Amino acid sequence: MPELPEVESIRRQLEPLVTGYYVTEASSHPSGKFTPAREVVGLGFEAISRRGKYLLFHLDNATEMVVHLGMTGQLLPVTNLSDPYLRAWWKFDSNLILGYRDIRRFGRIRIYSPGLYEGTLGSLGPEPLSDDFTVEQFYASLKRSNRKIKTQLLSQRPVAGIGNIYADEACFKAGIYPGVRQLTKSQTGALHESIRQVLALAVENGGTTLRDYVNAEGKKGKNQYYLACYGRDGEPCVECGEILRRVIIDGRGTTFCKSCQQR
DNA sequence: ACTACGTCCTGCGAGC
DNA sequence: TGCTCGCAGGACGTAG
Repeated sequence: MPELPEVESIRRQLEPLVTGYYVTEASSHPSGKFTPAREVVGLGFEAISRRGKYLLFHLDNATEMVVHLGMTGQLLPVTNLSDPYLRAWWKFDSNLILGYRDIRRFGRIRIYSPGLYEGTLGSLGPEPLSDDFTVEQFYASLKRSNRKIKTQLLSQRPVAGIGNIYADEACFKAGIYPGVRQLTKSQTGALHESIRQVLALAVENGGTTLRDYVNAEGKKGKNQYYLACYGRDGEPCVECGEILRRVIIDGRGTTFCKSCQQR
């Protein structure tokens, strides 16, 4: 599932391929989730930025095409336009065809006017790897809610870009049980630090590939070899040797060490 | 306003 | 071997 490190890896590879070029032709799956992809024909791509798990393609008419990859979304150059999972594609004047593949169709493509980030993009928490993400505001944000800490992380409100993999990794590294509802200041500091470390490492490793994720070159990430917790249920904890357990927290699979992550 | 839960999707793996 | 069934989960809609 593409989270911040995966989306950032794609952004870095895609930017030199499409910036400075304009779209000569585009197509999409009939679902309203993807039809906005067709609206950018004739427009130039000026830059690609990222906000949380969203990719923002800056267009030369001052709007932005915002792409969320959902669970199984992929953005990469394609040649086979009859690929059954190709949900949208854009042909550029360079002749490159950028494809959006998405097996489960959980992703979305929208056109936004900058400054008018209605809804989700506007209420997104700070970027975890920027200076905007401070322990003080993180503590204040978490304190405002009584939901389980993992559920809060997945909500994108206290901080942006975290999904199921890195939520489990960060909680493990901070020694915090993901089902706890309130954190002390010291626990918040530890979680703040672990979020940054876990995400920075994953970006460095080009993202985590457990199933569908590939970067814009169609290649897998390497961070799956560095996961300490997620997907390791039944295996021994790297810290204490305890067998990691998997439970369901608010409907999401959650792996943790019952010895290192106290309630 | 907050919280909890159902929904969308489809490939895959477990179980019979 | 071949089938059915439930699981995986990000964001959003709805209900309480």
